[in-house]
Parts: sequence; C-alpha cells; structure tokens
Amino acid sequence: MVDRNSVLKFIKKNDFTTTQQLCAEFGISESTARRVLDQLDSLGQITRLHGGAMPVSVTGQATEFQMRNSLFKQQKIAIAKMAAGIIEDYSTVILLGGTTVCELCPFIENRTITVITNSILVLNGLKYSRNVRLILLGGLYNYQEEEVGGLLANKGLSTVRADHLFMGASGFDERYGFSTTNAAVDLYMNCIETSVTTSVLADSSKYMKGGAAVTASLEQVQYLFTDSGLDLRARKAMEEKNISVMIAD
Amino acid sequence: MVDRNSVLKFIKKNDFTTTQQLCAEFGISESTARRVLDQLDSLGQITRLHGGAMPVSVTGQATEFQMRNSLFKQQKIAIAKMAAGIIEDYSTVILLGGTTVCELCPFIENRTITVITNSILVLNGLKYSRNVRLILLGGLYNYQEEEVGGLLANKGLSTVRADHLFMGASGFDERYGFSTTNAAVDLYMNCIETSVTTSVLADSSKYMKGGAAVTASLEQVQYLFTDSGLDLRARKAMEEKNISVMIAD
DNA sequence: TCGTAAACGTTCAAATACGCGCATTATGAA
DNA sequence: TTCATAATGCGCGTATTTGAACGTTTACGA
Repeated sequence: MVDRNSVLKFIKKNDFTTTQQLCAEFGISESTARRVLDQLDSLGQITRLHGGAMPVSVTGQATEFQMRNSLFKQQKIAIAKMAAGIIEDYSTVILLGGTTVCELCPFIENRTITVITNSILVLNGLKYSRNVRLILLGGLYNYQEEEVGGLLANKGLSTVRADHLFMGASGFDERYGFSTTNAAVDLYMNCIETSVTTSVLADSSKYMKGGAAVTASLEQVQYLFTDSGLDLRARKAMEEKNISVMIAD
Repeated sequence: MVDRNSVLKFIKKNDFTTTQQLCAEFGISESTARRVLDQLDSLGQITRLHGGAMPVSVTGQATEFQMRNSLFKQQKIAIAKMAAGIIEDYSTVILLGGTTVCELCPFIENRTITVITNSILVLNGLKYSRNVRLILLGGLYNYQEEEVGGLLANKGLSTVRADHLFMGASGFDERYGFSTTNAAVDLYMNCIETSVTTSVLADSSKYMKGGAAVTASLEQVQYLFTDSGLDLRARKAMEEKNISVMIAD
C-alpha cells in the first residue's frame, strides 16, 4: 500500500508532478500512480491533469481572480449587457469592483458618459474609449482584486455625484442583503449615498452565498441584474422590497 | 505535458516573453509553445502578441512603453538606477508621471517601501511587488500620458507626506526651471510641498527644451539625475542653485 | 512600394498518457 | 494453512499531446 499522504506531500512541494516522477519516487507502476492520483483528486486534494497532477491552489491569488473570471462568463456578459441598457447618454456612472461589473466595459465604450471606478480592470477596459470620461478613485492598490480602496477613495467621493451605481456582489440573500469578501465596505456605502440609483450585478449562483461584509441592504438597491437561474422565491422576496429584478437570458 | 502554471509564472515575471524563449526555457517545440500560449490566452491569463505574449492588463502600455522608451532608453535606465539609490527602506516616495520615472520600477520592486503615484505605468510596473505598498492617486484619466490628475488627485494629497518625490520633465533650463507638456501643474506643486526632498529625472537631451508649463523652480529641487551628456555650464548653473547634479554613466 | 525573414496556423504521423480488464501479489482473519 | 479482500502490475485499445513540415501572414528595412 502506497502512503497517499507521502504522495500528497510530494505533489504539494512542486508546481506540477508527472506520473513518471511518482513511479520513480515511490517505486510503483504507472497504474498504481494513476490510481493514487485518482483518489487524491476525488478527495479534492490535488488537481489532476493530463500527464500528472498539481496541488489544488497552486494557481495562487493572482490567477484565482482569473479563474473566477472564467466561471459563469456567459451569464456575466449577458447580465452586463442588460445592465448597460439603463445608462443614459451624458450620465455619470460608478462601477465598483467585481468581475461582472467589468463586463460592462464593452457595452459602454462607445457611449458618451462619465465613468467613476475603483477597478483597474475597468480602467484597462475603457482606456481607449475616447467618449468616456474616466475618473479613477485613488487609494491603496489591492493586488488580489485589482482595485484601489481606502481613505483616498472615500475622500475623493465626497465631491462626486452619480446617476447610477453598479456594483458586484459575492453573495446575496433576503436576510442580509448584498455582501462581498472585500473589506472596503465604507466605499460601497459612500457610493450608494452619492448615487441616484443603485444596481447590483450578480449571477444566480451568488444567491444564498455570503461574503464577509454586507455592502448594501435590500432597501438600498433599486435594480438586481441576474440570470434566469435565480430561485423564484428569491425573486419574489427581492421584488417585495421594491427591487426591480432584471433577468438576462 | 508542459506545466502551464510554470509557463504562466515565467511570462508574468517579464514584460514580454517570446515564443523562442519559452522553447529554450521549457525544452519544447514552437508548436507546443504556441499551443500553450493559445490556451493561456483563451483563459484570459495572458495577452498574445505577434512574437510571443505578455501578462494580462499590461496590454497597451507595454507596446507604447517600449516605443517611447527606445529613445534614450539606456540613459533612462541608468538614470533611474542611480536615483533609486537614494531611497531608504521603509520610506515613502512619490513617483510622478513620465517614462523616465517608470524606469525606477525594476530597481525598487523588491524594496520595502510605500509608493504613491499618479501613473498607470508605475502601477503596472509594481503590481506584482508584494513588498511595495502601492497607493494610487485618483482623478481624471489622461489616456495620452496614461496617468490621472485633477481635483481628486490633489485632494488625496492633502493627507499625504513623503520622503522623496521623483518627477520627470519635458525640459529644463536655468531660466525657467523644470517644465512639462502636462497641464497638471498644481499636482506637481502639491507633491513638492508634501515631500521632504524633490528629485527630477531627465536625460541630457531635455536641457534647453521646454514644456508648456513650469512644474518646479530650481530652488524647489534638491537632486537632478541626468546623464553625462549634460552641458557643463548647465551643470554649474544648477549647482549654484544648490541642486545636487547626479550624473549616470 | 517591395522583398525578406521571422512568426503564424494547420495538418499529420509519432510518441506519450490514459482507462479498463484481468492476472498476480500482499494482507489479515478464521 | 486456507480463504477472502484489497492492492498492485501488465497488456492493449483509445485518446491526447507533441514536434516537424509546409503554406500563409506579419513585421521591418531597403
């Protein structure tokens, strides 16, 4: 019997371990190596690839963001497209963090509007748009979220007003409202204060999940843009709080 | 099986990686290198270009960065390297615009310091540096200079102090001092106010050229970092005003 | 503008890795 | 010892990945 813990340790030491390496290291046949790999994979302790395996989270923080990005990408694009529809020409909109909100960029790049954001991804998405006046909030750069936040960002907001605020969410439910893993809650609050309407963009997988911090209560949000996978009761609950639930398909 | 994570890491370490480099580094054929590149690109983890690939969201910058930099690049690097020498650990430095100032990034990315900047190029140059606390000033995005400026930037500065200010210059002479084509003069003034020392980085070709607006008088500057091509009389004139002229070679 | 060299994408055969079935080899209890 | 169970190793047909070949596109200098 091969000690699976030893194998796990060995794999975790490296970025990538080939089946061959395991054969050599533990003196086992390819079949056995593959079996062990299968077991560890089904336990979620490694990620199996053609040719071998890698530790589950070798991708690290930076790419973890990109993985989230590829998840539910189609829904996110559809949601963003619909949300862009409520933006009037010559209006001012705030785009707050989140991968879903970033997807708005392609749909507004030719509009004549002013965009205020804390997200470097939004900046990159709109940097070549001549019609868009792009205002970046300042603050400490958060390399995980690729956005800025903190004192400077809040300070900048004090002289700002906006017609629309679009924000993402790590999770939402009818009890707590909308939440995020991001700690910059005061930024969200200030933006809600300063905006005429507040919209949340969140695909249906976010329902009943929760982030660490509440960013907005149900009462503070006018629009929820989501996809058709949203639970019907959730939709009812949202609409009872006067949130317009917009379903992308 | 080539480990795509290793490839991704390798690419992220550099501004630009050629297909050939990947072949050599990982011992794979061009076909395979291109395939891996395609995969990473379709996952949105890198940006593919003719000849190779670069990390994501450095897209526009790197090319333009390299173009503008090809002019006097060697001098700029030497100047930046020398300037980085005056930065102490645990200090706070402001980096204001300009391609020369950007060249500081490689020389400070492993230092434990706080960097405040209005330049998106500096942001991109330091975004993977975990030791550097990176604070971005807010404001209207200027797509020509790839920096932010205006009301928000100045506002943010009101709660900031810094040990060193490094700024570029479009031109300088003994009559007007240092000037730029950039209109955000008040930002420069505020930064000078708030910093203990002010340094200008400008290669010798900038002497007797002038920008549209004066950013600093000779009296306000403590260090001028330039190259050996500087006119000797100019150097005397600067030193008479108590500017330490530092010559890179 | 044109020509050249590098880089590209595509195709295809060879190499490699895979999963599955089955025989063989440990392990442990009766 | 004997049997039952689990783990291992091998063979083989299948699937994936790889590298070389080749025609096309792109970048760059004359």
